[in-house]
Amino acid sequence: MHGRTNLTAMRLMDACEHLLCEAEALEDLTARRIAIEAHATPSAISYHFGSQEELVAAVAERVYRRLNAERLSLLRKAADRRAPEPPDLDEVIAALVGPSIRWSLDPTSSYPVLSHFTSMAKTHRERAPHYRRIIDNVEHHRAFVPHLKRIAPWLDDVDIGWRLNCALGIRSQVTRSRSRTEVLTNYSIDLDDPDIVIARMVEVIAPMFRR
Amino acid sequence: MHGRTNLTAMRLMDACEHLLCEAEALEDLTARRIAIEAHATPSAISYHFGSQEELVAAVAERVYRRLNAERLSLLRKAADRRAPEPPDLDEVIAALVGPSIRWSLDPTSSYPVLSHFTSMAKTHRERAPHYRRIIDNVEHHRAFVPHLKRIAPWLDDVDIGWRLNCALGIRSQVTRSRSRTEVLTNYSIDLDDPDIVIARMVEVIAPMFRR
DNA sequence: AACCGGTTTCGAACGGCATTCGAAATCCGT
DNA sequence: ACGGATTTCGAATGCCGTTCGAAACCGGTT
Repeated sequence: MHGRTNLTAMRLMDACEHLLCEAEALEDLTARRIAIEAHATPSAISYHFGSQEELVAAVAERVYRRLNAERLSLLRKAADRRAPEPPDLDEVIAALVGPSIRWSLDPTSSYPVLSHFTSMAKTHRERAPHYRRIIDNVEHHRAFVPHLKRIAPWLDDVDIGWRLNCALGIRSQVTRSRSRTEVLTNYSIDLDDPDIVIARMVEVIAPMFRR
Repeated sequence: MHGRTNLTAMRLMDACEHLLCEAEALEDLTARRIAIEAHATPSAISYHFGSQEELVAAVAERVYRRLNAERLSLLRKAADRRAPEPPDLDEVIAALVGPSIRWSLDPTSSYPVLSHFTSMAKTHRERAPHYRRIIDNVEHHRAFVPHLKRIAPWLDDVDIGWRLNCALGIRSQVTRSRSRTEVLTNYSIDLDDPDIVIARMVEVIAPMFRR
């Protein structure tokens, strides 16, 4: 009962993910549309997930897992390349922000799910625990701390965490407030080229970790 | 007809602003609740503003004007203090991010209006022009460019604009993703003290503008 | 005072939404 | 082939924002 390993539960998640990617606005996502695309009825959503919110949360968690895996894989690669020396700072920063940048520019990726999800968390009751649990999950970011500490040993854990958080803020601004970024930079940066964007981000984040 | 200088139109805006501040989630804001608080009926919203969206946009614009005025006043003060020398970098950064930080920590301020508004812009049709117009209005940020250019003359306009944008991203992260910030910094920074937070932000933003 | 066109307010609709719930249908171990 | 548990369905519920025609209100003119 209420299992999400069920076949139609899977189809509902896939349909929800697909609709979240296509939809330019969140109001385009309705229980009826999800149900139709999954060849089911709206009540199936309530039955398998409890509510539409929780279905979206389940989908977002799945996408987050994929993104985080990519991040951690890049971090490991950066660490291995220089071991036993500390990894290259630019490479670590690129591992942190690169996957998000690349996903946000790749029209076939599921990045819209994540941006829609975070704004959805503010639309609905914040007391809903399943939302905060996913958003506040920063364990994968914690993995960056020891490596950055080896690069900048004069910073303590709080300093590192603070700078990590700031780097994430910069990334969010670029991926989520694209038009603002365009205007402020006079449309002179090719924001469609992930490599250029990542290089620009390294340019401002790296100094935070230097003396 | 359809005037927003009307008395009940004013009361609707005040009620909407108040509800947006009290509401912990956006779904708590309904046309009927706004109407009741303003001693009017839901149809009055459509009549005076066209739709609930546009009412919220009008309220957000009003609040933005107040915040921007405070920012620009601080910038002018920083410039005047050192004139004709270039202003102090730390002071300029504090003028940029300080008002947002202080508002977000002041329970009597209308800051929630702004954070709710930006996530609302993503919930509704992005093609709605009155939303983008407000969010993408970065003229007041442009005022910072010439001052920062005097401080860091080796950076061109694009570099300055990019760094400005990054600074805004850091500010958003701190004001809007508080719980993430708390966890990443091990709860070791007093995020309720605006002076401490602003100093921490200056600490990471200032190096972007140094050689 | 009575009138009147323009402006504002109101209340009863309308369609759409997520969700609930009891009944039907399906599945699977016996 | 049966029977209990699981899953699907469809009608009903209560909210939502918005629309619309009628009522109320207003200030200036007879």
